[in-house]
Amino acid sequence: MKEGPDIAQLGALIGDPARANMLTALMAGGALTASELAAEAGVTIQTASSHLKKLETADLLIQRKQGRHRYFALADDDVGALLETMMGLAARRGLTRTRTGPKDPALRKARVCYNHLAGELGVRLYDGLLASALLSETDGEPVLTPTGRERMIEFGIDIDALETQRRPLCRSCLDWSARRTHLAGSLGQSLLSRFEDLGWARREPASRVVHFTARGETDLLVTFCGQEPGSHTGSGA
Amino acid sequence: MKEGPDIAQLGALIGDPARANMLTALMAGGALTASELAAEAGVTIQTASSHLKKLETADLLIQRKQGRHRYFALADDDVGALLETMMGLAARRGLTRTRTGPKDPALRKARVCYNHLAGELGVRLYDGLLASALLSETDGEPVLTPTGRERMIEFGIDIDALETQRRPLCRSCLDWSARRTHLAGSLGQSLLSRFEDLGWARREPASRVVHFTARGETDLLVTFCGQEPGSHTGSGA
DNA sequence: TTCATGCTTCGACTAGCATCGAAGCATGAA
DNA sequence: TTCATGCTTCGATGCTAGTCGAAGCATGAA
Repeated sequence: MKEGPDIAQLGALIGDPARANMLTALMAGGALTASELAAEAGVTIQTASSHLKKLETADLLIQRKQGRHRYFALADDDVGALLETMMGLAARRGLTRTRTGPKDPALRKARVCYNHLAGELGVRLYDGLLASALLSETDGEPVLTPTGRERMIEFGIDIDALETQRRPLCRSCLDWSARRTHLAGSLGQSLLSRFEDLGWARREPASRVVHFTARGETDLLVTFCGQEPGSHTGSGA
Repeated sequence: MKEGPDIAQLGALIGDPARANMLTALMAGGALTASELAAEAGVTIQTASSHLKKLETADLLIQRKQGRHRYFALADDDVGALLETMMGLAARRGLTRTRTGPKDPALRKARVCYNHLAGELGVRLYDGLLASALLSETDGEPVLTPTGRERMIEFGIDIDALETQRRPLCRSCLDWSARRTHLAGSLGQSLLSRFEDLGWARREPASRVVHFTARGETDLLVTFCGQEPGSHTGSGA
């Protein structure tokens, strides 16, 4: 017997690691280009194109052409709901043993997601902002608190300028680890730029890796995550 | 990148046609043996054993040993819920094009499911019993009506004896087509036996095919499905 | 036009996995 | 014990599908 009932097709579509990575990357709700999804999935752009075609044919994704980019997004909430159901069930079982995300340690530590900081440091930053009440979550969406607003301005972020944009200031973005979030939105983007301007971090060309200097990492943790200065990195702040 | 997030494993498990067939067969809620599941999936028993091991390792199925049989069932309601979600989504998309179930026409027409009649004739019988109000559905479970009870006794079924058993008299069983049901339970079993005793049908050895004679098929449809005698089969009843 | 970018299509390669035959193991019956 | 049944494990085969290189196509910029 070769052909099976419809759930087999659906399962097979989600069952490929590359496609599953793309789908989880899109669970944040935003639309991503084919290139970005390829990077998220860790495959070349040709391979990604093939996968995206299949997902679109099955009506799991929709495509929106914009200039020379093609943005992909989940077709509707049903797809997102199914993915959440599957993630919940998989998490409740022992199925979380295989390492998720990039195998490259540098990629796991800090990388660019779209235009903002992701990876372990991205998650720690987000958690730190929450813990120090610079950010609060209402209805699962991150909101900058008045204190947070002041601190961001002190840090050199032009919040007023960002708020005039149509883009949301804060947005949460589901990380590779798939159960942790990091900060996206225009604030997320500006923070990463600011880290680079301050010399804390440097983006590796033609890659998604973000290299933090030892000093930069310490400063980041001290500034936003309430860590005491003079920790293991040695070069005290 | 070879390993993906957990939903990929889950999807891949459900994504194989043989495994998907087994899971849908178990959605009726009952427990089936490895051999029965192999027949449902249309694979040999060795292949089925391999699949069952994987499903059990992933905690999608549980195994209960009983004598020299091993009964398999869905691990819990979460698994069933996920399968239903997937079936719903798959049905809403165009994903229902591939033929479900056995490719063998004889198997599609009439076969043994566990111990009762399945296939097209099984579904027609169930629909006919409902249409002639011999059976009614309350909360999705079939119940024999008083009229139905009389007719079954007339037909030669010892309803009183069946009712003393612990087994339920009527149960619905999800068919291959996965969106139609047929009659299981002790009544379903007794009806199949009675069909054989009357010479209407004959079970093919070492197979799940049930051969109905032309006369037997007509009699079945006339008796329970309200069909007029003297239809296309020629040998009028 | 010419060039650059973003994506798709084609073709070939390869890895993984489903599949089944044969043998092995366990349970129950005689 | 011996035999039969139900299922698992091992080994080998074959096929599907994911993958990437290279070329083709479309859009936008200069």
